[in-house]
Amino acid sequence: MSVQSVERALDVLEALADHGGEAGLSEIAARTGLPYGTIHRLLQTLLTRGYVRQESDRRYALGGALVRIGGAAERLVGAWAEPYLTKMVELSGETANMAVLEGDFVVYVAQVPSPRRLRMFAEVGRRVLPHSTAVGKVLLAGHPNAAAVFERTGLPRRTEQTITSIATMMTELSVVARQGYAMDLGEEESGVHCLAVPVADGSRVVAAMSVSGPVERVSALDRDELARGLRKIAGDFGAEVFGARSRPAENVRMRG
Amino acid sequence: MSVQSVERALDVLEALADHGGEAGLSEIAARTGLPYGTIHRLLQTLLTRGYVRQESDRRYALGGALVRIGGAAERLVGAWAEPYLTKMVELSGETANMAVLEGDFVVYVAQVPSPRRLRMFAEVGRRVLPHSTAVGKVLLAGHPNAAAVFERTGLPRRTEQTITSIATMMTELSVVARQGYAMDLGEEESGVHCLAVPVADGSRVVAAMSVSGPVERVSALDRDELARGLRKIAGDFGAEVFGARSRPAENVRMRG
DNA sequence: CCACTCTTTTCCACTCTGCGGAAAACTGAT
DNA sequence: ATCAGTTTTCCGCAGAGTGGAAAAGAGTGG
Repeated sequence: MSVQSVERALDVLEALADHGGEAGLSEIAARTGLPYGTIHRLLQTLLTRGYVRQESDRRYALGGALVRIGGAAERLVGAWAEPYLTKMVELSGETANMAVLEGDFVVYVAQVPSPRRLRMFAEVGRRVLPHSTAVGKVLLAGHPNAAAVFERTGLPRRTEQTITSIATMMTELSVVARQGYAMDLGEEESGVHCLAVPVADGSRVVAAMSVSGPVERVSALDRDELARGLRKIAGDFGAEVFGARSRPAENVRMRG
Repeated sequence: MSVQSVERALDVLEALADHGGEAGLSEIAARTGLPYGTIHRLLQTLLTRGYVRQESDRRYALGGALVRIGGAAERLVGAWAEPYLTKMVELSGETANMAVLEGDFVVYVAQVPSPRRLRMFAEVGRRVLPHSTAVGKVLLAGHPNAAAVFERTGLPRRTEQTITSIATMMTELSVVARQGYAMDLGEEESGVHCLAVPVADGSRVVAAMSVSGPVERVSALDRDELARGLRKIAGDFGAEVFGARSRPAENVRMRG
């Protein structure tokens, strides 16, 4: 049995979020179907706690307490990813990573290393330019400001394979957007191949997951089959973290 | 009259946030004083909506829905700052900006221009290196990884005044931390002075606010008095956005 | 300045939701 | 198997939360 008032308060917050972060009481009523008095009472409670603010025109907006508590939750995402990265290691035999965009850089936020003695390693916290990594290509494919990022950072050559032309890179990104995964064929590090897939919150790509290892081993894998498997795992992860949305859903209990 | 169940659900979320993002039910009980049954019922509601997750060891953690809704709130912070930046323009006569750290860069997220014909302008969205800006110094003063940032970015000379030595910069940052404001004395742009102060969420500096203008005008102002005034305004802003915390507080209604 | 319309806020009688203590179940250690 | 600590479930009850209606507020046009 759930707590109705809490469900309703979350409905109100999500109505605000869906309305660009700000709405009038009657707009919230339209989205939630709740009576004005009920909405008003819930909003007053959220107001006093800083989760909602009221503008000078009496409209309501999401509040600063959400920024703080959202930041606290964000710092946990890497830890949540580990069981899924473990599955990727099991599937491919290679080291699995998760990365996010931080400004113009790719930052590795989680990793599960391959059990093999010869393995790729990229320390968590490491930041690299996006152009020469598979995760970087995934994060920028479909990104409205991808060209601007490349204009700012340039595409410095890392290996003989590195793509150094913005035009070639934009073509590459449209391929990535179409096929749903990106490859790094020795572009960041000679002799290392990498395949990366998106982690999405709805239609927004919020992270990328990848597997990487020596070219001989990675190129021996069936690329499309590997991509399908990795996409499935990344999709499950995205659904677990972001999937619950205004409807009760069975939450997968993570097992150690 | 507030909604008790909603207050309690927020208490539970904040107890999790204060406990590193993750806690057992009895730890939440210790922090909130609520009965186990009550906490459990509230957690189940938050669980089904994705605002909380349960780990394999039955402990609870903040959930992905907070990441999403926190991000939605974060996109509004710049708009909230404008009335305070307006006050800073009124106080100083100069253009006022707010900036945040995004990776190794300073990004301007809000601005209110000076009414004068001769005025500073930095377009919202512009990203600059932190070493040669007052806001950058504020954001990195006291930051545990400040030296690492400078090692990555370097301190390229922008003007004759730019600080280009990491050692000198670290000394400068300790002065900034002590006096509570930073100056840019023509370091980013010749002939332009800038004074910046922190916006804090508790002890965390989350943004910086500044005023900047031609050296003749800015240096004619009483620096300490200006800093005091700007700190007061930035403090009010921080208190408004982040201040409400587990206790009902009068929320300042912003006026157009 | 007034009337109108739409929106937000307040009120209050009522009912059913949320409460919390106790019991049951679970988990890890011995 | 037992124990201790923790989490989950149950259920009678009372007061918290409800929602319709009225009051109040704000913006607009004449």
